[in-house]
Amino acid sequence: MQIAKKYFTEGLIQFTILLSLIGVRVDIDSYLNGYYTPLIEINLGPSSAYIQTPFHNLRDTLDGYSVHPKCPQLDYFFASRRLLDDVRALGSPRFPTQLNAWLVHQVSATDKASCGQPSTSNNTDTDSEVQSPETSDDSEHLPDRGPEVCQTNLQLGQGPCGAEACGFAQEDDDTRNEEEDGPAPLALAHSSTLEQESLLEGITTRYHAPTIDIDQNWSHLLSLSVTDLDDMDSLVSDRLSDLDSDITHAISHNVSLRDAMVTSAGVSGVTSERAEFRPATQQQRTLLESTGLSHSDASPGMALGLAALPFASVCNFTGNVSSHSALSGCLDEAVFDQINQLGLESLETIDSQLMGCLENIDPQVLEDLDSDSGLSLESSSGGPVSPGSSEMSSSSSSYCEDECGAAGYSSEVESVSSKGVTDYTTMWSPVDLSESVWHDHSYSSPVTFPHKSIKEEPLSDDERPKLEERELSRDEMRARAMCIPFSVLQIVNMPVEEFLEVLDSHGFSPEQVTLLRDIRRRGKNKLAAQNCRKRKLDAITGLQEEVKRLQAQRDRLLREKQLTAKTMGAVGQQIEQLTRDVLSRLRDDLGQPLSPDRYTLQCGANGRVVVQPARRPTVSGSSSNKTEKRKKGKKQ
DNA sequence: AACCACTGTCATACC
DNA sequence: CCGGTATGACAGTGG
Repeated sequence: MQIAKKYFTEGLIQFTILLSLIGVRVDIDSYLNGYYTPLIEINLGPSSAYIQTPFHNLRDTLDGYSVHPKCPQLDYFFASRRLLDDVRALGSPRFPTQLNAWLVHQVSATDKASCGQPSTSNNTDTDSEVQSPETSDDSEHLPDRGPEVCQTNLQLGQGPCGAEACGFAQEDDDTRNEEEDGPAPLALAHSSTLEQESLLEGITTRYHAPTIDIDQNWSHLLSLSVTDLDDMDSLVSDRLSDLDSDITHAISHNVSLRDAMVTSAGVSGVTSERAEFRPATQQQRTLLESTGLSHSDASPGMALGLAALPFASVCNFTGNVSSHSALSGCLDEAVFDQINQLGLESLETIDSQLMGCLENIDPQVLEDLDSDSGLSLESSSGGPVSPGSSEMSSSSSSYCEDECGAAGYSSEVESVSSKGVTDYTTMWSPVDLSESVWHDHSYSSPVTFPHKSIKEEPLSDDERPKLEERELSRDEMRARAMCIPFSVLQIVNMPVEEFLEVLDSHGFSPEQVTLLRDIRRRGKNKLAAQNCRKRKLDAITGLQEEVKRLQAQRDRLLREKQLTAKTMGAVGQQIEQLTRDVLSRLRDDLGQPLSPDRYTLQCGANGRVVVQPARRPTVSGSSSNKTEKRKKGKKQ
């Protein structure tokens, strides 16, 4: 996913360059800043080395600004800024890069033919993304999915998308309003020339009625782009002329920079990566061959590759589900959160056809979309704890423990424990466990029953318990095997009096009693260990902070010392100068000015200044006498 | 494969 | 003495 995002941004920049060719200035920087500035602020927090905020918790904050410092999007952000700087440093766009961006639209346009409804569908980006894997081999789903996808893409090209795409600075509220109001007039903030305006007018025109201006502008663009490519010009020109109508369609709805990014994602992903598994359409292959954009030749920034494919798919899905246009849903600030939510809430309402499309996507790819962490989707309620954050660490870990069955701190645990004896089946309901977060590595390992080692009996796939059962803790499985009608939670958290009463009243066998006591002891000790580690981390953190504080204090004191020494030196020189000035104005008995070498000024306690003979000549004289005496003594 | 972080568990000391 | 807590040490697991 990180790779997809990185390439996504690179594609964005490339398309910006492309737009710059035709005079359209796209302030991509503001877009990135608007999206990522909160990241910087968040990143000012504690050391990320100690942060492991559950990523899936943050995905629900669709405002898009709750991204953790450790989130890989930070790297993505810096990469974006780096690329932008590089682009700016270039001064003028590089044509190979522009060609890459152009090819994105070309391929997407060609896919429209495979959609089967050339007159009603304007964009086939999703087609290329979803269908191309099976366009040649699996034509069975194609008729079903094609119209649907095309309809989805129909939403892609309409008003809200374009409006939002052209006004990146607009806030989400504005975007929503536009979406509610339907297609809104485009307000391109950064266009300046008449050519741009005319072009944009053509862009805003629906795909049903592409204007000639668009063709002219794009032809101009093509002439600019292709002329500098000595080895591609003729081939590309031919292909582009053949696909002129498709290009027009692509232009009509791909004016949005965000849309273009999605388009590039899907298309390149299909053509460069998916082609390995499923033959691409003939048109795609032809285009790739003609432009030299083969899988091996594609630049990293262009070839979003396989990782980008599901991203675009997600965009299309979200766009189909919600009232939002797919395009705005793809590329506004919330899109990145939606990416992280692939397969979650929105997928529940996806129609069967799109679900079919989703199922045909490589599961591994979909897994990459889930999260950058290794946690499963169910782990959204909890995750790796943050040692630096005491509250989070305690809460998350305790929650895990609650669900894992060991023990917990929360009130929920207490309420459960207070229930006392409950129904056996309800206590061992796998539902609770399936919803839990499993960070217990040892518990998730193959179950060990009493007196049997884990490694002694490796379970085969058939013998392996169900997922829920397999995720039971070892103590839970032991208790289950011993037919103990209490959960580990209850055993650990019930008061000791109640625990003793249970031991007495239920007629447990000695083995059961031993197991109950062990479960209780282990559960208690597990909590104690967690607390201990938490305290240890807190202590370490506190000590580190104290070290920093003391270092800062030491530096401050050193600076003060240096400043004081400097001030003292200046004051001493000033006093010496004043003394010489005063002595020069005074006269001795002979009417001669007082020599600073023989006299000095002393300030008394009462504030009176008294002239005193300097000790220095005397001391120096005595010392010199002493040295002379020593010399004499040595000579003698 | 080595390393690291996290976690559960055990042993032990202490309250 | 018992139950619980605190903590070092060890091992397992996964990134």
